[in-house]
Amino acid sequence: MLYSLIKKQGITRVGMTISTVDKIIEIAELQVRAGGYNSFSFREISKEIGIKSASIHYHFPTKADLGVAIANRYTARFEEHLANIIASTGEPLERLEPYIALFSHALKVDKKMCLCGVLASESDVLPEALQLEAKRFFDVNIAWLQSALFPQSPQAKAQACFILASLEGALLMGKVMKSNTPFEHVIEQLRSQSWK
Amino acid sequence: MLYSLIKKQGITRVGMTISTVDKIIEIAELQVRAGGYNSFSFREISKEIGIKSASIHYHFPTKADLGVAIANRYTARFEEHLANIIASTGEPLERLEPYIALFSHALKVDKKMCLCGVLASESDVLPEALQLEAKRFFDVNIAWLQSALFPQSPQAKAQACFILASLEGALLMGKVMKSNTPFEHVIEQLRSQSWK
DNA sequence: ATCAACCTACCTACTGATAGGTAAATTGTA
DNA sequence: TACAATTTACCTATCAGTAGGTAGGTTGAT
Repeated sequence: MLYSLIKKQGITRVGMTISTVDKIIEIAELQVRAGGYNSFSFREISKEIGIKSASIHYHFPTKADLGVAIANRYTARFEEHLANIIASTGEPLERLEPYIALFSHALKVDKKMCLCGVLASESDVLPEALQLEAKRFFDVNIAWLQSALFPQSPQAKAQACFILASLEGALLMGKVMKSNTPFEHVIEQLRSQSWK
Repeated sequence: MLYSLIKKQGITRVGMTISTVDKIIEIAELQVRAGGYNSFSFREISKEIGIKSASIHYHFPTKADLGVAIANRYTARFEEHLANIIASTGEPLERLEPYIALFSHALKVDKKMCLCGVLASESDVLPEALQLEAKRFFDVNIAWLQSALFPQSPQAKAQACFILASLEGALLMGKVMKSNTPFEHVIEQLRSQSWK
């Protein structure tokens, strides 16, 4: 009862058992971020966890269901980080640096693309529910950047799109060029902008 | 004799027969740009052309070979466009607008991602030869932007990365959001930059 | 006794790839 | 010019492997 509550909420701490559902989503996320929706499989995930692929269908009836769950958790975590940035900063423009750090972490620590960046690039062939969930990540980010960084600016939305696009693109370039330099160049340019 | 020469060079005009090889690459490119490397198949291509999938193996022994051919043609065409921009402009900064138009065409006419943008985002799971070919697209673009737009600037490379990243990211956003607005916002910001 | 969370044992559909064959075009030689 | 040798561009048939998905059985905790 308590256990299942913990599992439903997905709470995991050091020493605490990670639920199968969380393991499935975690491994699936890494696989999607490495190679896209079509390159992750129930069999591959089941091997890494040590259960059978049929058992994954118990938790996620279809691949699309699991795909949506991955994107949903990813965006939810991102939203937590965004809220933390608001809570720990004063000046709006102070928030650019910790925002950049979220993407920097993906490239340098995870060494993976942004999940929704990958999904966006192959949007055409995704199940519709997953397309919508991927889109939501961008909606959330644009809305946050607008209000958190440029609350007064008439070009807030354009600037928000500009920042998000350049960071997603920078990840993309960093991955394929196997170098952090392009990403560094991009954030250097973002920092030196005269935002108004 | 003349015919095989035409085919080898891949020259195609109105009323001229398009070689099977060109048809294969053309259809494959569209499929990759829609859903990535793992979402195109020999069978799907063969159906659309009206030949058997085994026949595609005659022209391209492995899927990786075809993948490289697609990326190679894509970058070659891009390089032609880049050369045309140089030829038809005087001032370096005049070249930004026609460069943007190359990406605008992908989103608004093709309604597809940049081929190498898709490949970059799933770089980790690609055959190595294809990874390198995708990387080359970015090397070519960065080098061109540096010398064609900012021949004198000490931050030429950073600015080149910035432009390319923001345009790739803008395509990505345009696709998933099913809207041209994010792309428009990005190029509006690019235009209003005070490049030095 | 119930029920969540697995399991075994399948299925169908599709993947890239290979073997072996063929008609037609091309090429080299006499 | 004639003809044999070779090449091109396909074909049919089949392979092993993998994909997502399902029906029904087992296990273990409440």
